[in-house]
Amino acid sequence: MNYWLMKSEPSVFSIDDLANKPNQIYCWDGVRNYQARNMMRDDMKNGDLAFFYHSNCAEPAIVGIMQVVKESYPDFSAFDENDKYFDPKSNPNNPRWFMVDLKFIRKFSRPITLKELKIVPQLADLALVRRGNRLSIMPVAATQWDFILNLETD
DNA sequence: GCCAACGTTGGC
DNA sequence: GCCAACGTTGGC
Repeated sequence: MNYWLMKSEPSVFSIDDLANKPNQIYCWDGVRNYQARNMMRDDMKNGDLAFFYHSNCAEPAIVGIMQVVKESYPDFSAFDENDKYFDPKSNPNNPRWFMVDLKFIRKFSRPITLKELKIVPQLADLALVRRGNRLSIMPVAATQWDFILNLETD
């Protein structure tokens, strides 16, 4: 089992959008970064858990948990020229971009803020708090995962 | 293959 | 809105 962190701008898609339709399956389309793509395509497995992170907003924070329910397949939003994620260099015969499907697991009782994550020494190696990190998908070590979960009830 | 210009991300 | 830190593009 692997653990992940996935960013979303809450003004576009938030944890409440997830929580309001708890049984819906979501395809994580629109990833257009090779490192993030490679992790989704090669390493994300059914049953893996992912933190849902609010980025580019007033209070950047981890706000809940999702689970991978379908492993990688071509991101068809890249094929549709009317889609905002259209990429003419990707096509069904040779797809460049991939996505996974996810479902809602739970919303945290409180946001675990970036500010809070930055000050704990145990998370110094978490990619999220490393300088200049802009990856929209990143791995989380099991020890980091457990530590962050414990922060929720501190 | 180098690298300047440009575009994007995302915290603040 | 600012800007640092990237990633991408394209001329050479």
